[in-house]
Amino acid sequence: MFVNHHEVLPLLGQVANAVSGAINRARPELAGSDPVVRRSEHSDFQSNAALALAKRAGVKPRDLAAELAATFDDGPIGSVELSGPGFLNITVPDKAVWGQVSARMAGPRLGVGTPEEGRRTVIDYSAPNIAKEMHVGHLRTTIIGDSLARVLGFLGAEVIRQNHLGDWGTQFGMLIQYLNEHPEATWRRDELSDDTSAVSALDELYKAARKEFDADPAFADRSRSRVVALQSGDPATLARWKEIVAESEKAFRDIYDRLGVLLTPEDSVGESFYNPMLGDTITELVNAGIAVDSEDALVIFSEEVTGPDGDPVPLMVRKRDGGYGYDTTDLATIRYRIHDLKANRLLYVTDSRQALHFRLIFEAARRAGWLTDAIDAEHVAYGTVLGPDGRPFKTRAGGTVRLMDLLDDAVARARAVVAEKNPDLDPAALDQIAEQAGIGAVKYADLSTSRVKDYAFDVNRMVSFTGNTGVYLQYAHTRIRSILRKAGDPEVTIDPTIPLEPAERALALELDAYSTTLVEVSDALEPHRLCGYLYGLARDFTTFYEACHVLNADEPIRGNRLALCQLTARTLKHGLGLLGIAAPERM
RNA sequence: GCGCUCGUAGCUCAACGGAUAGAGCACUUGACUACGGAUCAAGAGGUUGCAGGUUCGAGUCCUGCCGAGCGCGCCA
Repeated sequence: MFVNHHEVLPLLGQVANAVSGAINRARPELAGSDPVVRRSEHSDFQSNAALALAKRAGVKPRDLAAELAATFDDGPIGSVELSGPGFLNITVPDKAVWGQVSARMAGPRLGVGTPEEGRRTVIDYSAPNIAKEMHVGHLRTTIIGDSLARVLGFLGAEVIRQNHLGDWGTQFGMLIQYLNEHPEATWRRDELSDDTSAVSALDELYKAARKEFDADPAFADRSRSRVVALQSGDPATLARWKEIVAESEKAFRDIYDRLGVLLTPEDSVGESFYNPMLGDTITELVNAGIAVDSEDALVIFSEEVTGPDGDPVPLMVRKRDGGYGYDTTDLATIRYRIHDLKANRLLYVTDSRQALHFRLIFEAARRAGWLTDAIDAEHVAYGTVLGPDGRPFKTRAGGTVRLMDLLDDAVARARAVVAEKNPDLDPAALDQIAEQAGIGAVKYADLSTSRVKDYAFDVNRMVSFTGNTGVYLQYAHTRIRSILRKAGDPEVTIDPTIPLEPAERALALELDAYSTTLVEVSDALEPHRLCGYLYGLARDFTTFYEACHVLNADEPIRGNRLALCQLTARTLKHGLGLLGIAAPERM
């Protein structure tokens, strides 16, 4: 049954309830079966329930369909037609369609409810490394994770964002030692020019340190001692490390601000945060007999997965040298998120190559009794960003693509495209729009393909005004806004007695499906479904726009059409917002 | 060796197990003095990698092949 948490129940849900009611009355023994209601090309909706249930009912599908059709009570259903082997083609009355439109217009939430209410969801995403430049590899996790945080949050989930910074490790010993020995090095943001970031400077210094480490055994020794000092909490070393973390976070924030993601400093919970918990975590795993000694290290052997030699694949809980790696941290992390954060859903938005790692972590957490059936843990995996050659995206020189450079490039292309389209824009407005369009283009391109697949980064296609692009949707929004402005942005009221033109009906039904789409996104954790929906909505609007003139129409038709314009504009803007993309008034 | 993911129009991508597999780009032919040319209408383009199976029904689920990418102890 479609009950629950919908502020405005979509027609699809109302029809589903009606079909369920018919099933209950006609065949009580089949009560509770899926009514199998879908949008349809042949009518407003179709139910395939008769096909699915005929065998259990012991009758021919067509006969069962006829039986159901005769059993509908008064509801949202206007007419029912039997078609093909047993499809029910269901049409809803115009009045009901208008009713949905005005109900959705009435509230700020577009009639979308909060089905995720009561669910506490931890989303782990972005996770750049301290003292390292953010690069193309951080693009997808940051964008996808942020969109999911927005969608789930809007649907009522209590979202806890976790930016699992790479802020710990032996490399910091080397870097700190080098900085101590080279006080003349500039790397703090205040000391740098605007086009250089702290992480960029630190990245260079780290390379220099690495070089010295390899060349000078004395420096290597001092670096190792510095690691020990850091890990044992030596105040001066710790202070320097904290400074590096803080400066790096400034650089990350510059990127986050530009990308328009929700992450804040409070969301930063890096690897170092779990250091004090590693001991207890390990003790618990050892006492439970899950973590065992192997070749002087402490490991957890998988009971499900084997490696190249046919032996079980291990998680490395404690290295032979007594150190801890990311396996240990991730075990402490999942334990913390379950026990302390009390999450009932855990999402890890990382590269699909880490699939095995998370499988092992989840398995271990289950064996340890932390991860129960009441908790949903999911690796939200995504594919690689490819260059034009079909290989992982690199600079022409073969280096890593800095995220800032990639964004600069996209904004520059967007600026050219927008300037050509609208030469009258003043420079300040052009700057702002180019930024919104360029960033939006990158984000939309990333979000609009199914996330498990690799995709090719093609700036020219991203910033195109045609096709399934962010720019197209932003433009669609501005065009509708233009109509509404011209009408004086009136308060509109709908006259539900006016019959719907086919293009109006198609548009209105699509608008009504917004909440259904969002629920799909939150279930499948696939933002590209929202992209596909918005694109379809924009196309439905185009068809409507061609077929039904708005401003020249007579009242009350004009008012009804303005209402469709208004709800379309709001839905587009809202949907883009959930993708983290701006919807400017003009372009 | 084992495992995971992917394979759909020339290209980039869609399609909760549902009717004739859809869009965009590119291509062909037409149309338009309206709300910002966001063009619009028609056409062409497919054995959904191959072969079996489950099902009333399979691009979708299962099995086996083929091809591509990735992963499998002390890096995250």
